[in-house]
Amino acid sequence: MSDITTYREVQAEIVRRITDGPWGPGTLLPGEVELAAEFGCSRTTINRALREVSDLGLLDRRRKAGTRVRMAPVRQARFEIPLARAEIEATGAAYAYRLLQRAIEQGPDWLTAHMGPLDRVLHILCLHSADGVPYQIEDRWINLGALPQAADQDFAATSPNEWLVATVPFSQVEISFQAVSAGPDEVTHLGHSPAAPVFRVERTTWWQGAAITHVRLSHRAGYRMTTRY
Amino acid sequence: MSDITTYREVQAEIVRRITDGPWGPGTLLPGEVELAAEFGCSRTTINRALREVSDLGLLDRRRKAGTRVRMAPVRQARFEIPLARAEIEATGAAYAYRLLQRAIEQGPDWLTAHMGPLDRVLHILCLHSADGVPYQIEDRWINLGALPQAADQDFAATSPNEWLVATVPFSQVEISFQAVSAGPDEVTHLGHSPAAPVFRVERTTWWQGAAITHVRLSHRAGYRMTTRY
DNA sequence: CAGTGGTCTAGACCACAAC
DNA sequence: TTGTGGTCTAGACCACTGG
Repeated sequence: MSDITTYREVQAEIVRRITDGPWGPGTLLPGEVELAAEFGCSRTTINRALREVSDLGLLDRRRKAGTRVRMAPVRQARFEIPLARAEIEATGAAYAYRLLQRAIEQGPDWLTAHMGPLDRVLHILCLHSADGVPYQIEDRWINLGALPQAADQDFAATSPNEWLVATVPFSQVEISFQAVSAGPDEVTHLGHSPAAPVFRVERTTWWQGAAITHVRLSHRAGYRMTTRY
Repeated sequence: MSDITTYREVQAEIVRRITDGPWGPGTLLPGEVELAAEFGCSRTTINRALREVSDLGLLDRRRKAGTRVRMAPVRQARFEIPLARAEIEATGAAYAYRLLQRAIEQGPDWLTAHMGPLDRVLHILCLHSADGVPYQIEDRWINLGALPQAADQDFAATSPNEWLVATVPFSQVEISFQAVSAGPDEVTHLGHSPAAPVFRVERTTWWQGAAITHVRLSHRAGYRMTTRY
């Protein structure tokens, strides 16, 4: 009974015991009731502390089996994916948007492979700039079967990214990052030299089982995506 | 009073009202007490539901000010950063590790700029392979001032990454992703052609205010880091 | 089948910040 | 100053799952 009563204090003590204390990898922790007695607080408090430490990736909790210290902690990082406008304006630079291309197409094969069967697709190519310097290319496909009202937007002044954020909810998202060589679009519009490394983010969004949109964001040279925690 | 009693049901209803219902961006939500009365559940349940929706990035909660729908939802993604071994073995391939270089050095300037003042630094270069094919280069610096016992490890059989995961806790981490051109190490050890795009992860770890280690992970060609949520 | 975590409740006090 | 979310409590029932 040590009168550690807030869930944050409990949390800190749990983490301490795991990281440099007696609870090495694989240890089975005492049950919640027992810990509540030890710390002199309610089971609810212990539960919240353990739940959050579990969310951090340090613990594995299962009914009946109990709470166990993970053999290898799951290392995870959380990134905020900002709108280009917000990212640019946050640096104090002037944001500009330009539509490069807009067409209604059949989805190419690689896209249907990714999004599922598609009929008509709105294909948009546009550019985000910071103080006049090209910053990011947005290459986007919108499934008109799932989102017909997109066809009425001309996207001359507003980027599809912003319009979609304001218009469409999302139930599932897949994001991937990779390094690729600059292609014709990056050379022409971002000013990359051919075959320069490009940081590319791809995101596909589903709503109620239907694929809504897929986007490729190609970043300016030297771009870094960073997070701390 | 609608007898939505579990926090998950409340959560789903809240999200529904935000995404395609009456609670557009900027809306001030009713207080927790009022919502509890409406849903016919306890305030605790409402609180948990709102807290989690807030963690999703859809709500902004402040004491006295109340709960408000964010104007632009914060889009965030969570990535698991796996050990190379786990990542490779998960594909069914045979994992192999090879130490390429091990030396005690003065920290280069860019490193001290990043980690703070350094005295002696253990510098390790090693390679992770899948079925004999180079998969990832680990280029690591360990601050011997903060972690002297690292000097006793030869890292001939175990990668510094795995040793550190098992040995060192961390209090703060910075991770960044970027695309770079292949350098001599990537050409020699990963088999990249010169100037090929390389996906690079950099991670710096602190413990109790002291920088412990910094690592650059360079991935094989075509590598993607993906997450769904 | 029994033990563990998962969750809900009703009530209470507190801390912060907007007014 | 005062309203709002933040948190704790004691107790209860439930759901999952390991033995």
